[in-house]
Amino acid sequence: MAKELAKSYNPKDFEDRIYAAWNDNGCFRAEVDEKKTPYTIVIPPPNITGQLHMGHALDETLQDILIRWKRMSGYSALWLPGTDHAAIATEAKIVEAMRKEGVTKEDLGRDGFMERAWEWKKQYGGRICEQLKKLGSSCDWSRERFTMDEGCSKAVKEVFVKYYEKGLIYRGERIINWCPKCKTSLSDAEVTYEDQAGHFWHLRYKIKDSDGYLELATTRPETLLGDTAVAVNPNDERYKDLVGKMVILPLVHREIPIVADDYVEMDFGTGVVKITPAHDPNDFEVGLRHKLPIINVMNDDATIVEDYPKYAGLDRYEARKAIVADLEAEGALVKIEEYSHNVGTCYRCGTTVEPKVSTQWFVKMQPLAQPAIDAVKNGDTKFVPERFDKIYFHWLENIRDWCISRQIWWGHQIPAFYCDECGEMIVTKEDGAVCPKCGKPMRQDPDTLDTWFSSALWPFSTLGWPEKTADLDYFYPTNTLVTGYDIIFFWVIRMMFSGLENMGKVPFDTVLIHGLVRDAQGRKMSKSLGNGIDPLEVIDEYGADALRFMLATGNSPGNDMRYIDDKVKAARNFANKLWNASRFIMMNLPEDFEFKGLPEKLEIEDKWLINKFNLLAKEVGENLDKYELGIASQKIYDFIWDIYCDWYIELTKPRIQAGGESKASAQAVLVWAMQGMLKLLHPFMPFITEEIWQVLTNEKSMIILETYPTYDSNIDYSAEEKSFEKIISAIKAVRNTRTEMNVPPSVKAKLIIETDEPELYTSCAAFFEKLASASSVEAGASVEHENCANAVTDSARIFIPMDELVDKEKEIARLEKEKAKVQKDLDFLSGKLNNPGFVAKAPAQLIEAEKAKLAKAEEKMAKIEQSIAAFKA
RNA sequence: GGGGGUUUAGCUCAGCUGGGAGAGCAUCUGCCUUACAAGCAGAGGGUCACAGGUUCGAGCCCUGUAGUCCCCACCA
Repeated sequence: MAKELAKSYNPKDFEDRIYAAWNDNGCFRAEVDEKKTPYTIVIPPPNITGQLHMGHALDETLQDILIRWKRMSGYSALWLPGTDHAAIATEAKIVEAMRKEGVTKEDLGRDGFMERAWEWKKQYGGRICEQLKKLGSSCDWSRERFTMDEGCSKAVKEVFVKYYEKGLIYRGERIINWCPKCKTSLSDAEVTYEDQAGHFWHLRYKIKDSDGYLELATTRPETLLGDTAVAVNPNDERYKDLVGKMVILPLVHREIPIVADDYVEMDFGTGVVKITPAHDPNDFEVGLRHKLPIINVMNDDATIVEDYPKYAGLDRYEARKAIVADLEAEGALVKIEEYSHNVGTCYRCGTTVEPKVSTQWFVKMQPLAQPAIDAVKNGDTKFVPERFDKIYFHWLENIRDWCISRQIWWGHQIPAFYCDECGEMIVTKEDGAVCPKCGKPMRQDPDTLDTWFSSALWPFSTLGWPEKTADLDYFYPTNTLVTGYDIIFFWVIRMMFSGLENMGKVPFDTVLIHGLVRDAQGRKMSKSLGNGIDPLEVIDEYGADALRFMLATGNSPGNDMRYIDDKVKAARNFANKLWNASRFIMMNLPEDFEFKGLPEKLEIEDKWLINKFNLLAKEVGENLDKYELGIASQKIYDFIWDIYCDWYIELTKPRIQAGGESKASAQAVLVWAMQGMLKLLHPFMPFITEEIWQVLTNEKSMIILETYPTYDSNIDYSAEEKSFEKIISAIKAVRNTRTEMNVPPSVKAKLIIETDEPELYTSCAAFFEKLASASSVEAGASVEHENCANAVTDSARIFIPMDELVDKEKEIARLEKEKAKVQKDLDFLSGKLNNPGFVAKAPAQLIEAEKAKLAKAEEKMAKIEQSIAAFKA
């Protein structure tokens, strides 16, 4: 029993059913198939915060469009699926789950915890996969991998050990960014700087063995406890004699040296800087150069250490207040200025980071960065749009070593082992290492790896690396990475150098960068503002197709876009239009209709449509090749709505009413074009196109498995297309004239057409009757016309007998207006063609086109003048 | 302090390697024409931020200016 299309478009009625059908029939499967070209997209599903947001929806939509298009074009197309890449975000969920179950990390122990956490993670990951399915994601979920799974853990260890053995990973004491709330180190990329209002405290330190003071300014007076020097510029005449002397640190009354260092800028502040190597990255560097001691004054939670009993346990900001008060009491505070400065904050929790000296693991970036730079310079990998390569180069050229150890307890544990007996340290892939020196069991480093360390391996770890798998061989290097510009540093760059280092090849050839989805006011969608829009709610209201179409249309790569409800509504209306057009062609089809290709005998309007469709397929293919998804979708939209619905369907109505052979051929062309349009549109609007396809083809096939239309060089009806355009402009001209005369469509009128091609016009009489309210059509090389309104095109004068409705003066005025317009054209075109520079230098093709335009304008002008003269006579 | 984006119709934005400015929404007019009022047919509306330059020709390329947004950067 064949299905029928519901009377009204309601995506909820079929989206779930269709998704299930695709899934059950294995339509998403990508296999190693030597007969096909692989096409691989790298983009993991979003993190596991449990909530799909608009940014994910955009990622997913663009990538799914590409996948579906390639798959329909005969590629073996794979989306590397999986879940992870934001372990930290997961952490919150895990903590929540632990609380619910009343377990603590200590109850479970690390291993037990990891096992449990993994379960939770899969659970939350699974939830987001369900959400993605609502969007029509054609991911082969059966291949889904978690970066925490065995295979990926193996890859992580493999890489870590390899890097360590090559000297690319080292462990050392450095100053790193520390989040006192997350209690973990952060990489440079994880720190966001923001301008904060603060103060500038001017302090004076007494110079030893002198009555003098040295005045300096600081934004962080509490770090004074850890000062181990005061620095001035070596060229600063004011302080030249003081270098080498000592000053007395207020409050703690420690003697610290005055050192000279280029880092200090003479004209900023007083030209004197207090040096706190333990709590400022620059001061740390200065400290290294001058071999200054490092005095840590803060605990992991940014409270003051016990060494300073008066402030011990106070939070850094509390301590600041207390210390400022004490400085004032001691007379060391000179003045306080308002000051706004850049403060580093944790990109996850927003807490101000605290620079901290500690032992961490680092990846040496210099040797890894160069091949990654070269790969983009060579064009092995290219950014779309291109401008993002500048950002990429800049980052890589100024890269610093990557701090990869994290003190959170969730993630891949660092495969380094310590012997508590003899102090030996080894790095190994094996679990449960035994000390090679003293044979005692070793303790694994409790730190975990930066989540981006494992994510960086995604393009090959998900394909089975380090094993030599058929998948890896076939699908790597992958083709396209789709992602937002906000994670170029986090992820793209790290995949690049990791791929080059471990696989010897770039991980992907193209990086398609998109912008952010902002709210209607152009603000970033964020939880704190509460302006986020839930894609699932949008899908619920308008359907997944509408959301996808909106996300793909009307925005260009790399640029931000706004989420505007009206835009989704417009996309939904488009879907509705397509739905109704399908209903129209199907309601007229005979029960036993079977599409057997285009009919032998084609009418001129059929050829017009077929030619236009052929060109559309060509252009869409070209646009998709260039990742111009928005332009491609716009062209399909225009064709379906304007060409197919507003013109072609209307043109077929007389034939359908007439019945017989003409009806049958019209229906065949209608179905042919509809099938083509559905296929072209399918990547953008997968659900509705599949639903209509199923009904149209009596469920004989699935559109997802059809072949994407391309340009057919055997079709060339450009002559017929051109001819028929004349009819269209004539219809438009008549409509225009009638509207200007306020003639309602119900009032029919005869059309008398003066033209060189009377047969063309008379053969199209039915169209004038249907679309231009004509009662009858008469055409000839010269015709009788009395009391007629005039409609003029470049190939015809059309007279509409209106008797008393025709006002001679008004007709003349209207024609004069038209004449002025054409005159402008004539001036422009002849001006151009009379310009010797243009004729000499412009391409011949263009000159011919301009000449043709001029000829048409001249034709039209002559006809208008004739009409005006007739009225004036 | 560097770098980049952006500035086009009332609003939100397209505009492919330079060849007479486009869409959606909004506005105005007329239509329930048997697929669709989530629609149909018409209409109005733009010195393409500003100033120079290159070119036969510039929204598009070059230089500068201004507004706006973002990224990067160790000025205490």
